Amino acid sequence: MKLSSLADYAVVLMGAAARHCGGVRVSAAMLAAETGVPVPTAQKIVSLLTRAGLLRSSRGTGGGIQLARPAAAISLADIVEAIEGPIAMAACVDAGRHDCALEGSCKVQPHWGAVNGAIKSALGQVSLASLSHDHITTGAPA
Amino acid sequence: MKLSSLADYAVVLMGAAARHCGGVRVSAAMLAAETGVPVPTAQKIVSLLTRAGLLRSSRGTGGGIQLARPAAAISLADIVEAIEGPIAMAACVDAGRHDCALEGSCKVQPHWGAVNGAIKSALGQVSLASLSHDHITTGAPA
DNA sequence: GGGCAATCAGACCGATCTGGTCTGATTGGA
DNA sequence: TCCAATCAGACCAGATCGGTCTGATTGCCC
Ligand code: SF4
Ligand code: SF4
Repeated sequence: MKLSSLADYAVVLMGAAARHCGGVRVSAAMLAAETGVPVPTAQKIVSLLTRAGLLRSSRGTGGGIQLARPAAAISLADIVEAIEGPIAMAACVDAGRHDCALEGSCKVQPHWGAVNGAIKSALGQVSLASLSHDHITTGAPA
Repeated sequence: MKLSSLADYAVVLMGAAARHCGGVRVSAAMLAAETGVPVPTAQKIVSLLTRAGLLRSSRGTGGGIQLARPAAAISLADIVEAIEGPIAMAACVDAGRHDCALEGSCKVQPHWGAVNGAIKSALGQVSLASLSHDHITTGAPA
């Protein structure tokens, strides 16, 4: 029940990128130096984020990355899903996935849907824009 | 962003145990046979749950386990924390834990508290009693 | 009172995944 | 044309998880 370090760093990097949104493209190395994340790790995260469609990247000299969407349209859920894959607490919430041998006899299976939806919603209501504010915006339901 | 199989199985086992609440003590093997979880794994989970104080166990012939508290007083958060440790999305939400090198310069750190609380709350509002019902009770906020 | 069977409890090991580093492909500028 | 800068993907060590096994403890039965 904890998200991976990669995902955590991804949030930090995206937050830093959001502050440079109006400016020019920034390189992954710049973001790494700004946040303290190791440079190679930052490159890998940027790669994943770009592949997921959250960032727009340009290679070559003077290249860099920038947000593919406005900061207000990117949520924590998007970032987490980009790094860790779909948000699915149990193995049976994702339709089409049937990796659990207990399906059919499992009594709690139908309940996971609601719980999973609640968590996904909690993460979806926190946008990058709210992360840029210094004060705490209770973007998530209490 | 997914919980471990052990925690998932723990929820299933606790749900099965809750149905036997009014009866006699049940053995871990019985619950395993009833749910389909491998027997040794079920024993391990029962062990962890007992150590966490969610179950009351008795050794010896005729021994077994029973809920330490009413089913309505046990939530998903309790079970998950018993298996996976404290619910802390990032490394900096738990007061006293300072394992992250980015603390101090990290801009998103103060926001994790609200998110973490929201998720913990979502899991805390689902009780074992609601899991025993067949119909879906939206015990979690939409 | 002694032996036995049943049960929980903890230690051990293999497998999977994560986290991190490295090298290569690509692009723009000098 | 060459070079420097940057992203992109492959590679490997470490940690954690999942599962199995054996041992300690208790109550029952003889
Ligand atoms: S079927 Fe039951 S045990 Fe299997 S993943 Fe779903 S909730 Fe968990
Ligand atoms: S300080 Fe920042 S990077 Fe470190 S755990 Fe907290 S949120 Fe994540």
